[in-house]
Amino acid sequence: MGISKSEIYPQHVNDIAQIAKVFSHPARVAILQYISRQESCICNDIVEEIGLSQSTISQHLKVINNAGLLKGTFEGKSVCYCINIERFEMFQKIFDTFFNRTKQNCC
Amino acid sequence: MGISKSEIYPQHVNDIAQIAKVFSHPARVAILQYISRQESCICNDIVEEIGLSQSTISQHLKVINNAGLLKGTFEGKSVCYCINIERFEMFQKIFDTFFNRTKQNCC
DNA sequence: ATTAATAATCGTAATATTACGATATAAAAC
DNA sequence: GTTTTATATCGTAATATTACGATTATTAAT
Repeated sequence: MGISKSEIYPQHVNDIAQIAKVFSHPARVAILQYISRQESCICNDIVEEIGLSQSTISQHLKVINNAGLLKGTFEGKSVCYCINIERFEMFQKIFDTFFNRTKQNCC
Repeated sequence: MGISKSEIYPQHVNDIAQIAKVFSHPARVAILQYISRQESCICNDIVEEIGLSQSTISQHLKVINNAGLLKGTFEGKSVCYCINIERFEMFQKIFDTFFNRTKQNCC
C-alpha cells in the first residue's frame, strides 16, 4: 500500500494536485518568493538566504523547474534562475478556477 | 534526516505551504469537488464516488477538516459534510495574493 | 435491547519526501 | 592547464504520507 492511485482521478484533478504539490513545501514557496524579489535573477545566494544545504536547495529547484516554473540558463557555473511568468499565471488561473467552481453549488 | 524544518521560514510561507498541502493530493481535490457538487450536503457516497476504501477517505476528510474547510455535523451515522465557504475563500485570497506578489518584481 | 449502518480510529505495510554529505560536472578565473 | 566556483547528482537515513483491513463508536431502525 501507500502508492497514490492517480489513475482513478480525472486529469484536471490530478493537474490541480500536482500544481499544489509544488507549493506544498515552505522551502519551495520561499525560493520562489526570493527569486521574484531579485531584480536581476541572481542565483545561489538562495542557499544562504534559505538556510538549507546546497543539495537540498538544488533538489527543490528541480521540483520547481520540472513544473515548468523556471526560465534561464541551467548549465555550469553562473546559472540564472527566473520565474516563468506565463506558466506561473497559468497555475494561478487553474487554481482560481478550481476555487470558484468548488464554491459554486455548495450548500 | 528527512524532517521538514518549518521553523526556519516566516509564518506566511509556512501558511501557504500548509494550505497547498491540502490540495496536493488528488483524492482531496476530488472530495472537495464532489462535496461542492452535492446540492444537499449528502455524505458517504464519497467512498463509492472516489473508489478508495472508507478508512482512506476518512483520513483524507480529516486532513481537509483539520484545515478548517468543512462544516457540518461530525458524529455518528449520518454525518453531513459541507464546505466552509468563508475559509475556502480565505484560502483563495491567500493564494491569489501569493501569486500576485510573486509575479511582481520579477525579471 | 438487538441489529444494521455510518464513520472514526488503530495498526501496519508500501511508498514518497526531505535533508545532507560526498562526489561529479562544467564554466570562469588564474 | 590548474584552481576555483557554482550547480547537479548519487547514496542514504529519517520522516511523512498513502492506503487498507480490522476494530471501535455512535446513531438509526427494528
